[in-house]
Amino acid sequence: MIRLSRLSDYGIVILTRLAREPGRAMAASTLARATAVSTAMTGKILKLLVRADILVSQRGVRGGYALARPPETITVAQIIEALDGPIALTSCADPLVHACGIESLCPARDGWRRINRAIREALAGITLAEMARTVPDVPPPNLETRPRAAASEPAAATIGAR
Amino acid sequence: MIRLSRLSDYGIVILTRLAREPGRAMAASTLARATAVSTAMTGKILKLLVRADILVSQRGVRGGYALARPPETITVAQIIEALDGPIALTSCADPLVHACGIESLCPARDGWRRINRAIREALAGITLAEMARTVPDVPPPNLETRPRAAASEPAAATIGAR
DNA sequence: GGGAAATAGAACCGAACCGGTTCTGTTTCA
DNA sequence: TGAAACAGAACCGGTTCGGTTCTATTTCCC
Ligand code: FES
Ligand code: FES
Repeated sequence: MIRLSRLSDYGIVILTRLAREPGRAMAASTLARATAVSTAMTGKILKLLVRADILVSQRGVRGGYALARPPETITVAQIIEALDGPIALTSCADPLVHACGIESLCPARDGWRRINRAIREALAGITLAEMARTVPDVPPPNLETRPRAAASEPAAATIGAR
Repeated sequence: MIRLSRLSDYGIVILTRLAREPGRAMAASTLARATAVSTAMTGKILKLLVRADILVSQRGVRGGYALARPPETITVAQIIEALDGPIALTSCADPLVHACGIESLCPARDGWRRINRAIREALAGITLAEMARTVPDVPPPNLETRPRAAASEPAAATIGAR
């Protein structure tokens, strides 16, 4: 299973929340509460996103984070790159830092480039704005119809906490 | 960095080698030598690919592995799924096995689907045949031009071995 | 018929990576 | 001046995964 790191996972969730009200700035603690990601993780992620110029921060009391640019111009590829480094499926991706050592006889060599480009383009084709616009047609499902009752799951679960 | 597991990495290399001569069957040891992947790893991978009906095997002396179908009908998505399980970037991918627990308030929810579909389609759009056809225009680069001399790297490196 | 050569399958191990926390420092505002 | 918020780094334990090894089974050839 190709897995996206939790960092990017949570990061996208958080950013999507921010993209709902593009102008508005929110404190890390507020965002943590809004997304149910642990406050520590939230802080870590937000700091990384500021470094990548995806967010801008205001320090001090009444501080907070806001999108640095309109959500239409932020792609998930950029987000993932900010949090997890360059998007490359295999070590053979970047011809510069090529570490596989068998390139001379490797039969797949330039096939890798195809794959990596495909993924990168797919990820670059989705903007934060698209992520944020939820399908409003589908109303929240009637609680009656939900399979297992809420009794079994802890109320107000917080993810990103042991 | 979104990383592809080594299993899939090597698997694609090995399959690409097989796709060069679609009809021909090769022994695991032969393939290992041809791809510079350790024999143990090669065996493990080949067995998994047989289970997924991507390869067919012939046991006993003079045994070996061959593609189960023409390489044009094998996609990298299928290969990765065979070796690493279902392709899903995040835990929120499959609506059935959804484990995140905050779906009710998660702002990104249906954005995930978009992302997962995008990469799945990208991966399903590349066939093994395409991977195998190398670009014959570019001749092997002149050794003179290579930056670091081969002295520093062990000759005939075998990957997948400590 | 027996043995060598090959695949089938499972169990096992160590180590790198990663998710998550914590602590200290700095900025801002009331 | 102190509380509230961000900045940045260090740290730590656990899971996962790459890789190996061992045993069983099948097949061919002598
Ligand atoms: S695996 Fe590195 S060039 Fe093919
Ligand atoms: S993170 Fe699970 S639904 Fe959004």
